[in-house]
This record gives sequence, C-alpha cells and structure tokens, in this order.
Amino acid sequence: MAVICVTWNVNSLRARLERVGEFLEQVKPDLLLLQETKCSPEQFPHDAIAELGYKAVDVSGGRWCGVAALAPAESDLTILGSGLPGQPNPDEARWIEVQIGDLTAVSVYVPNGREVGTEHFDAKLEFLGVAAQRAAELAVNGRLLIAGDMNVAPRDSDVWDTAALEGSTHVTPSERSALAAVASAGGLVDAHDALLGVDDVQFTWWDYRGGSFHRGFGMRIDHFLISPDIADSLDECTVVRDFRKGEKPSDHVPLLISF
DNA sequence: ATGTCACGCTGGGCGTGA
Repeated sequence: MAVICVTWNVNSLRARLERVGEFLEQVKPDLLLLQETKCSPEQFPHDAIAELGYKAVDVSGGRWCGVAALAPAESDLTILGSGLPGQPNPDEARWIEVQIGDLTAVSVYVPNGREVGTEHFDAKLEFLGVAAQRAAELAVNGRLLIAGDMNVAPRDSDVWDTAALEGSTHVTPSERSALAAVASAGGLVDAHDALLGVDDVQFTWWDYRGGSFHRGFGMRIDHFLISPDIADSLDECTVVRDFRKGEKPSDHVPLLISF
C-alpha cells in the first residue's frame, strides 16, 4: 500500500483553508507537512481540519513562520518535538518532529536569509548547521524524512535564471553546502534527485509579482530529504502545479512523494 | 526582475516579511 507524503508552504493556513481542504479531498495524503501557517496556537484551525477528516499537530508562533503536520483522523500521528534544539531565534516556529507509524518526519521552514552578508543570512547558515546535527540524532530512529521550505536551490538548474540571482540568497555555495550537510548528516537523499535525476527541473516556488508563474520564473527550494529505505521504494516525486493556479494560491506548490 | 500577498494594528492605510 503506497504512502503519500506531501510538503507545502501554504503562506498562511487560515488564508489557504479552502485550498488545503480541496487538496486533502483530492489527494488524500497520509501525511501533509505544512510551513508558514502564520497563526498563533489559539488561531490554529483544528476544528476545520477535523471536519475534513484529518487531525493536526502544530508549532505556531504568531504572525510569522509556523509549521504543522496533518494526517487522517484515524492515524497514530503524534508530536515528538517542538522546535530545533539549539536553533538561533528559538521563538521562531520553524521545526516540528512527528511520528506516524514507523516513520519519523520533520516539517521545516528554513530562514529566508534576506541578504547575503547580513545577520539574517548568518542565522540561516547557523540554522542549517544545527539542523544537520539534529538530523544525525534523528537518523538513529530508523525511517526518517525531513521536508519543507529549505529556501535553498541546490543547483543552478534549479532556478530560472542564474544571472538574475547573482549575489542573491538561495543560490550561494555556502547555503548549498549547508543544505547538503543536513542530508549527509542524516544519511538522507533528495527524493527528486533519487527518482528524477539531477537534470530534471521541477520548480516549487514562483514570486507573486510580475507574473512570475506564467513566465516560468521560479525556483526549486522545497525538498524531501528521505532515508535510503524510503528511497528504495519511492515511486513518485512530483509538484502539484494546479495548486499554484486558481483562486488564492500559495506562492509555493505542494511537493508530493509516494512510496 | 518586481506588475503581489498576508499579517497586525486599526477602523484605511502603513509597516513588516517574503
């Protein structure tokens, strides 16, 4: 029986409730990892999620950030940990660890970094460094996946135009090696690379401005890092492009794997 | 690259972050 796991930066869960409901009904994921839920714990829409036959665990920090995991109401989803131990800016809700069946899963929202050379950029690299340490600890549990908005495009082919991003965040060698170190520390592989290879281009984000989606100005910055036993049975890794279209889309698409 | 969104605070537009 195939398991469907999805990661999706929804850019506000309350603003995206209708699209999330549509997604759950259409795709029926076994596990949906969310980022940028943008709500306080009290505002988290547990009732609306229950009406859709799902339940959620969340780490919510108010108007910014916020991560969560949703699974069918009858599942054994539990929260293992809130926050990334040792993360810079510990009040920011960027990391949740959950257990479902024999799978340990993390939903992560890596800091954007804003501008190269700023304290925000340094904090991004530090966050990824701490995430690598945590990945190594979690890997001893067995089946592990770490997924989310990593805010890093691993290769030049993962952005629409390298010249337009010259000197910008998301594409620097230091960010790329920090992300690669998270995977290697946890013994994890990128599901996209494992299934589709490095020449496939599959953007996951397009800016709202300037008609970027229709012009193809996007980046691959959302990723599934999966343990080798999951990679061995991986049969799908795809972006669900329809959710970047229509009424009130997020600026990110859901990224789906099945195994 | 920039033609957008979503939030809180507040009572309509601004500041912030992406």
